[in-house]
Amino acid sequence: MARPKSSNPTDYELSILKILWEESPLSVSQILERIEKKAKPAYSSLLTIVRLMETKGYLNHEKRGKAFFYWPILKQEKVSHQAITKLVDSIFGGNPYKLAVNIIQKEQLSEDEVAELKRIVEEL
Amino acid sequence: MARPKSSNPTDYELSILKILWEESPLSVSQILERIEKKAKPAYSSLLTIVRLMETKGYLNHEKRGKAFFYWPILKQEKVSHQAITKLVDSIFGGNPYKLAVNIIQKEQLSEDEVAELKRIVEEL
DNA sequence: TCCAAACTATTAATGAATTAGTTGCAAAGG
DNA sequence: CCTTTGCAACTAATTCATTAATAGTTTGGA
Repeated sequence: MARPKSSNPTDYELSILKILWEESPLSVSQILERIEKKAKPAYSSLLTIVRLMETKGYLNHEKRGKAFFYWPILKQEKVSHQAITKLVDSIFGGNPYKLAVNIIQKEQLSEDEVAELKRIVEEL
Repeated sequence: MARPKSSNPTDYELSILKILWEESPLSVSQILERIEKKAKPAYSSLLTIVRLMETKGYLNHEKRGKAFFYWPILKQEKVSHQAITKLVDSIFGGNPYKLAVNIIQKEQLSEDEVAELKRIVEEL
């Protein structure tokens, strides 16, 4: 009767995962430091999110000194694959090829990138 | 103090847009007919969504006979570009090239698609 | 004209996501 | 010891997305 629980991390959760993929384990204070000034939430807000993420199985923690230190369980590769699948299913009729073509044709790629792409495609 | 309004269509809204991109204008009943049996909501639920989508500027309507007929204002190209940008920004460090490579390497593409891709890349 | 079918409008409820104030506890330092 | 301080836990409020029942209105046919 309400919005369904999303099986993937939300945008906010993703931004926190990104920080932890780069560097972990981190305490809540340390994560807060790494959030850009503009978007910095209250400490307690971040804590709520982080604890929720742990109940969802995205994170794990362990006590070090007086603080809890968190690290990601969810792998970046899995999240990116799911995100691509979702995008492809919802807009590109389930065909990843169409998305690839769209990016190559519509997004601005540098000459170096095009050259590299050429090499990668050749190897398939 | 709460979640920010999303500037893009939600998943549900996107599924309705997809139907209208294929064929429009359609009445609410007609949209309902085109939603797969499993996910079919109550008429009034769909109506609520559709009316909300109009207030968000995604749709427009006009009266024909006794029903309102809706069509999409939001273009598919715009939505797909925004979706790609969002995915790239959140996971691929803002670089579309990385997403393209990821798709080509990690998603299963057929031989025909690879051949076609080769041709497209050559032309850049 | 009047009725029934087909629609639209109104209203409400639920749960997820997000935000943050406040409280309580435990360790560190004097 | 006692106080300060840093952090976790608890609590609560707000907004969006989604769902749907019900009431009201329009239209087209008998």
